[in-house]
Amino acid sequence: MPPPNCPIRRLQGAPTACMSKRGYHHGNLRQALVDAALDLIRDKGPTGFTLSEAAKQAGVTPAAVYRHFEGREDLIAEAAAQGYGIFADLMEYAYNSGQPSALASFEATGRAYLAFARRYPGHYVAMFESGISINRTPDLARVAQRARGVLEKAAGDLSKHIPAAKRPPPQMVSAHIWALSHGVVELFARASPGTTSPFPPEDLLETGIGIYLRGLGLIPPDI
Amino acid sequence: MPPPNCPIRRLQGAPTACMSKRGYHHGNLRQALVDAALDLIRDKGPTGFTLSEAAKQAGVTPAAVYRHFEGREDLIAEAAAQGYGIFADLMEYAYNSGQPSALASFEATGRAYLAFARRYPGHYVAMFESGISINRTPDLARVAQRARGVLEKAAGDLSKHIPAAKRPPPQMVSAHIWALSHGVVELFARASPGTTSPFPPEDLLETGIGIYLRGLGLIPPDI
DNA sequence: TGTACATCAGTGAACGCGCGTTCACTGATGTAC
DNA sequence: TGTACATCAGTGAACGCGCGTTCACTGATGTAC
Repeated sequence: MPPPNCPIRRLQGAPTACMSKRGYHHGNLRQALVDAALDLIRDKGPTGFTLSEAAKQAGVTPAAVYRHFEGREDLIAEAAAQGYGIFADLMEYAYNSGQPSALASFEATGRAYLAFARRYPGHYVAMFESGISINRTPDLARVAQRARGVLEKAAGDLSKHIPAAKRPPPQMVSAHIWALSHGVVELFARASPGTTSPFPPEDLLETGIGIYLRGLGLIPPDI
Repeated sequence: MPPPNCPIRRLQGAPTACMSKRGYHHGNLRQALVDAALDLIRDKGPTGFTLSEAAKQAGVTPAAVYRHFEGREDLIAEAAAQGYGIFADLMEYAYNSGQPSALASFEATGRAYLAFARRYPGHYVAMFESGISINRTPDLARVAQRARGVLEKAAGDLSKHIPAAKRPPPQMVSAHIWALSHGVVELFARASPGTTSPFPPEDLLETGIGIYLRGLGLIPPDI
């Protein structure tokens, strides 16, 4: 493909027309590589993902990747970081949508967790199953902390409605919900184990959180 | 190493002295390979595991593996199957140790889940993170179903103590506990994410299940 | 407006590597006589 | 007890493959004049 390689690149996923972004040959190769990586991670798991294939999917030689990333790991880390960013935004939006009710905010963040896992499966896997350490870069640590912070804030608000004597630490409440949500996603929201889920994951999470909140005395026992 | 390769093998992990098991050159290569695979899966994750390295660790040529397994996947599947067997045994033992109290049995199975993940990390990863389908072989499906059955039985016993009107299906209760346990293991019982867990995983699971059971009305609200 | 130049994103060939798998073989084992 | 033989667990060499990474290069781009 010697002379006109531009149309080919456009076909293979460059988000805009050729040279739309000024100063770049490809358009925006950096983001195109992240997007390709996310698709591959979603489809083949973090271990099935290869730098070479991501480059190919972006219409580019593997060597070109090194103009934008230090290597394979660095590309995965960027995908995870973008995921944490979206995740934190989503959680924040859910939190705000439930205000001023602490209970509504908390339930909304729980639902947002599952919604994120569903809508951004590539990001989710890159974040939680790729083995990337959250402390890999300060940038990644910061954005991950922001996501965790939203859930902890929601749990903190909620705690104020519990008599101080029987109130668990807010961090513990958020850890419980995070664990329950993650478990539901891993075990029941993926088709991978080959088993069919006995219930829709959304229902499972909704009822699980409901029973848990009843246990905290935040929902009347007979509803 | 032409003439005496026997001592070498003993060093590299043959469980007993040379030729202790009659009829085998190695001793018991099949199990030695499974053990090596479990070690590697524990240390490097399911994707870092290679057939060649498992063979090497067992003191044997990669080609020898094919005398006992169909290939790499088959070896992982056997490791997972052995894990499900141990897991089911442990859960059953925990269930029985709590009898005749349905509540004690249920709580014991929850604790057994975490204990298994701690004591058999290689098996745990092979079972839940290797991507092996549970329906890969009838044998694997059966032993996995046995493990799931114990938890569902414990949940079923418990359900009988809840007024029928507000009683969730036992399968849902067991799914909640399975998800919570799995989430705690994945997020807080592994060092991998680089974060330090805010609470000991055992406490997290114990309190989480406690609050949940209170929500089901099975524990008085003020304890 | 047109020309000369510096930049640097992407090329393409090459590398060494370890992987999973195959194959004809070898030699220690247990068995039959 | 000793010898001849069949079995089959493990060998070692070879395969084709795709991987991540490197390197000198090229040629389209934006800029200075």
